[in-house]
Amino acid sequence: MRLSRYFLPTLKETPAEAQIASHRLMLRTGMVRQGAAGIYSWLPLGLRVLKKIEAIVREEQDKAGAIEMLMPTIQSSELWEESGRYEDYGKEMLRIEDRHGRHMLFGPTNEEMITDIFRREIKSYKDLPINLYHIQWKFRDEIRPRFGVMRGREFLMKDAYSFDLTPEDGVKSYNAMFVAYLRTFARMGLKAIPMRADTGPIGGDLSHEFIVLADTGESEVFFDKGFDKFDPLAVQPNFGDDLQPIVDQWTSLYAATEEMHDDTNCPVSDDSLIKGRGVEIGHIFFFGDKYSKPMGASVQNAEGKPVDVQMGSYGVGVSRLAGAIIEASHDDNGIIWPEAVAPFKVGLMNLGPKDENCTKTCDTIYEELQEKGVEVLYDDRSVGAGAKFTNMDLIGLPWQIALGKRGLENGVAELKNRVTGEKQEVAINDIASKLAS
RNA sequence: CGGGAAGUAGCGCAGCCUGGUAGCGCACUACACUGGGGGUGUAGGGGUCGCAGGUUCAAAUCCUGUCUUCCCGACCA
Repeated sequence: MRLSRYFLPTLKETPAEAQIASHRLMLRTGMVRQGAAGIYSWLPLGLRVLKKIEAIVREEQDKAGAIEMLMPTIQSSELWEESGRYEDYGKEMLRIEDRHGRHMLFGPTNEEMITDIFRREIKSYKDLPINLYHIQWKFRDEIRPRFGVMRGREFLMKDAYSFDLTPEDGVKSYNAMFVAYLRTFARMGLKAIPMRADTGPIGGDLSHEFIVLADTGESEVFFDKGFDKFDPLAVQPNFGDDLQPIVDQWTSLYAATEEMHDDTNCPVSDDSLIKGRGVEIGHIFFFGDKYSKPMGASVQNAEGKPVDVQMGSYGVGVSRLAGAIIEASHDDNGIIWPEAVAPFKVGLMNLGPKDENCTKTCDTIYEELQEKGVEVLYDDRSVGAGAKFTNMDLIGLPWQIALGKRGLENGVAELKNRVTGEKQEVAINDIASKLAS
């Protein structure tokens, strides 16, 4: 993408309403613009990141055996009256009336709808287990939206729903999501720690929140420093196997949010306890027949008897992750994107836009990178070199190529790593293939 | 919902107390210079001062109401 033809409205100054790093940087880099409190437009750069995050979530869900579908944003109130949550959900649910006076709502979650789909279509235990998910926009009319996309009212969420015949099988489905989540967040460069959680309005008795550490996190968290040694990506798990050992390993160490933590009763000694602030990026629940029973979602077992199915639900805050990743990875100059979610892998800067030779060489590098399938943002604008450097650091692409007359004379371009700040000279002819790997 | 703050050009702000020509920096447009860390100059364009009432000869400025946004708390992917 040529920057001169792109839509990337960056800001030199921080808008007054942005208080935390990720919000400031998302506005300054032109990733998002606010429409109303807690409601954002995703501009091209932000959308690219959102899609990258979404793709990783999707890949890991698919690997874990979940099946993607898509449910609507607008729902009828009928199902919610059936589950009893139409009243319970309170003002957080955005209620809408259509032209016929029918009560509709913008879905804050989809347990009711998926349960309805399930009960209509699935009648036999032979069709179990099944785990269905979608990635769809949700709306929760938060009392106080804040921190940009971290606590928006409209947000993109992946929510999966598992259905099993027995509680034991249900726990297996839960474990599969547990492991998939560990991998999902690790692939985005995040250190996420599963913590025992309150089940809140969703209900049930088995639940974990996945918390990523960030100074600006909303809640205080406490955990064993032993988590440092765990690496979710070390081994590729086989989702057909029993995953309980992996879950046991991750839940063997102490980890609690402030609501669950008790200083006087903490099993971990002070010197191995880490205190920090965290952002919740995923939450998984196993809640048995809480919805299947009132909504009549049952299958026939081998004896032909109806059995209420055992359900779990599993959420990832996709749009929130964009903010969380920035919180976890930035410096004074801007964002530092982990390569897996970077909007582009490489930023190419032409430092001599008036020089025909320099421009021609940059154009060639640009074309080579594209041919090799490397996502590149090419700053071909005729602005000063300083503006390009500063802008590129702000956007935070993992690799920067700078080529000006100076390098051109020696046949080299400068390659900078945004994470380490390390710069090296690379022969112009080699640079595209060096970045292609 | 309780407590606090703010709405003036795309962004950051001054002006308001003490009513009388709407301003500054950045951004934007044109031209020239410059070209390895948001460079320099010249000339420009852009604002019903959140909205609605009221007071007044006259309101960004005073009064009343209202909407919106942000921050702190109780709730949440």
